[in-house]
Amino acid sequence: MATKQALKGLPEDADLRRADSLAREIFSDVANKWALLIIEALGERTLRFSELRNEVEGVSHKMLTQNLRMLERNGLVDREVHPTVPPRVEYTLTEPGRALRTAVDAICGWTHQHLAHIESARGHFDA
Amino acid sequence: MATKQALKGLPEDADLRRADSLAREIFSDVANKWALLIIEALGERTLRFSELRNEVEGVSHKMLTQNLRMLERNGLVDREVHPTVPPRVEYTLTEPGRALRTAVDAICGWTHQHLAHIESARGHFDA
DNA sequence: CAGAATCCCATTAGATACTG
DNA sequence: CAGTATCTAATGGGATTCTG
Repeated sequence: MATKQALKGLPEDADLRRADSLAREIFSDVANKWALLIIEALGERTLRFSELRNEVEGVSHKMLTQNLRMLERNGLVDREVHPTVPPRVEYTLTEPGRALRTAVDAICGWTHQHLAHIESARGHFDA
Repeated sequence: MATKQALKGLPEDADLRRADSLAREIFSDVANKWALLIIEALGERTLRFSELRNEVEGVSHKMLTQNLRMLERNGLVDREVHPTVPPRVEYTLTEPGRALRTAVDAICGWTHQHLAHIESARGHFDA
């Protein structure tokens, strides 16, 4: 421990930087359109892959799988496979996922609240 | 008004669909990494272009300009140009911008709160 | 039905150079 | 300093095909 200090600063500094870069990585994962829309669509419900595909308008098969894998990897959604035929796979938000969802809800709410303001701002800007 | 109803449904339906697609458009604009990081960086402060570039780690000159224009267009940031030489341009969140910022803060807070959980989820998933 | 893999085109974003 | 324009490399994302 003490050996590093002279050359590289306190160990805690390194830990903080590591935590920051991790936080940033997670933020980048999560702060994208499809991920947030999927989280919003799931809400408190459990949905199958095909149901999610219907709920999240405009998402492609590929983007849905990719983002679901990423969310699963980060522990935001739980993926339950029922080994039936045909297969049935269900997705549910985990506790951290639901916690994040409240923030996403806030963004959605914000969007609808400011529709008028934004529309007029656009009109003004585009002129 | 009444003429459309038979063929296209109630006018309110059309209005609702329009509002929804607008909301979706705004959401897509805003729900991206750089836009959210810029909003978070601005916070309550007023920052110059070059200061923002330093605050938002890793953002390129181009991405910063593009996103600032987009945020300005949507009325989330105010852009003030001081016609001096060299030029000085300052960016500030508008009221709607600040409102959205609280939601972004929530996401940032969430990220840091769940660092450990996510890191372990990743470890588990990657195995 | 869920999803992995491939192909391929469109968009994105970085680097660089130029302007007021 | 702030911003635009251009070029290019990389990535994203859709369509399609194939498997359990």
